[in-house]
This record gives sequence, C-alpha cells and structure tokens, in this order.
Amino acid sequence: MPFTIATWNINSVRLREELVRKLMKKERPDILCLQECKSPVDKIPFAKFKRLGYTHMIARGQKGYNGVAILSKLPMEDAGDRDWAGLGHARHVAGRLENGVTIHNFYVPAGGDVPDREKNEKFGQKLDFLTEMRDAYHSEKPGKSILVGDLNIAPREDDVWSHKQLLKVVSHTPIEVEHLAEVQEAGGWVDTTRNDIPEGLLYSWWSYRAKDWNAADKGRRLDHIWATPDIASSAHSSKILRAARGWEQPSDHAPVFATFDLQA
DNA sequence: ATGGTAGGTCTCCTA
Repeated sequence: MPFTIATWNINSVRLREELVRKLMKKERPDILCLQECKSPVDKIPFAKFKRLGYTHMIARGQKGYNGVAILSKLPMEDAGDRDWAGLGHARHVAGRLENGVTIHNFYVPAGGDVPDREKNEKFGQKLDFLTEMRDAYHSEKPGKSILVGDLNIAPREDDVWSHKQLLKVVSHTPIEVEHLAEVQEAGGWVDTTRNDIPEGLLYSWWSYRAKDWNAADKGRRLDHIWATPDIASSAHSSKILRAARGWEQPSDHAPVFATFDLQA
C-alpha cells in the first residue's frame, strides 16, 4: 500500500484548525507534518483531527513560537527529537512507521534579516542548526527515512522568483545553500520534490506583505520532502498545493506532497 | 531605498 505524506507550515494550528481539517478532507494525506504550530502540545486540537482518521499524533510544542506535529492515519511511534543548536526550541520531532520508515519533521530557524552572523545572532543560529544536522547525519547515516519540513532555504535558482535579487536575502544566500547541501550530502538525502519535478519554477511560500501574492508571484521553495535513496526511488506524484495559499485567512506557506510506493 | 502583513503575547518578538 503506497502512502502519501504532506508537509505544511501552518503558522498557528489553533487559528487554522479549520484549514488543517479542509486539507485533511480534500487531500487525505496519510501523514501530515505541521510546523509553526505555535501551541503547547496539549492545546493542539488533536480530537478534531482524530475524527477525520488521524488517530496518531507525535508533537513537540511551546507557547507562542515554533512547534512541530506529525498527524498520521497510520500507526506511528515516537522516535524522539533533538534540540539542535541548543536553542531550547520545539523545532524537530521524529516518528516511526510500522514498516520501519522514520519520519523527521523539521522547522529550521528563519535566521533573521541580516545574513551575517557577526551582526545577527539568529543567522549564526540557523547555520549552527544546519551544521549540527550535517554532523549528526555524517556520523550516523539515516536508515530508511523521510525528512520533511520548513527548512527556510530555497536552494535552487528556480526555487525563487529572482535568483539575482535574492542572493543577499536570507533563505537564498550562497552560505545557506551550501550548508543545506552539506546536510543533504551527509545523509545521502534525495530531494524527492525536485527528483519528481526537475524543471521549472517551484514555490511553497509567498510573503504576507505582497499586495497581491498571486499576481506578483514572488515566491520561494522553503518547504521540502527528502528521502534516503533506498526509498526515494519509490516516490512520485509530488506537488505543491498552491491553492491553499489562497484559502481564507491562509498560512503564508502552501503544503508540499509526495507519495511513496512502499508497504506501509 | 523602503516598507509592506500576520500571529501570539508579561505591548514587542518572530517570521
């Protein structure tokens, strides 16, 4: 039985509970990974999601900021978390399916506005977070795994509306792209979205600040689905649900999907 | 070059 996984930075799971339910009803991913829940775990409306078949939730939360959750129709056990870069933030959680596949859900720090760690502590924390990920996957190669989340980096030229104009903008600077590439290489991770859709512009985030986000279309691909090579070859039907960015009172991110032809 | 919007919260911090 193939399974579908989706990742979505929801920007408050409590405010957008109805949008989460809408996505669950319309798209029915087997696994939905959320970031920026901005909620303690016991205040996530899990009971409402359970009624739609999402009987398993593995989450980490804190009040007001960050927060990650994996909602699953498939049985899943908690596979832990890690406080990357020692920030004390809820930015990572992992779950394991009965088929042995581990799902990592990440919310990488945005990194502030100035792409210089001397002038902006947040940028340094972002780079350190990525360096720790690289080192961890280098010292222990991931087994059959899927890594998803808001990685807050758009790596390719066709992952942004203007490569040239974003070279000094946090999320697309060469040093961030390099750090992300090192994480990918260390774990042997395959970018399944780009494996599946190798050509053309692809965005998953559009700023709230644009007058008309759809017409201006100044997007970036910040949200990713990676997989280890042993299972990446079974991935297909990748898509980004741009329409969700146009829903009422939307998140500034659109959900990203992939389907894996594996025994769940 | 600037400022634009959104969410949550010990009214400013984060994105």
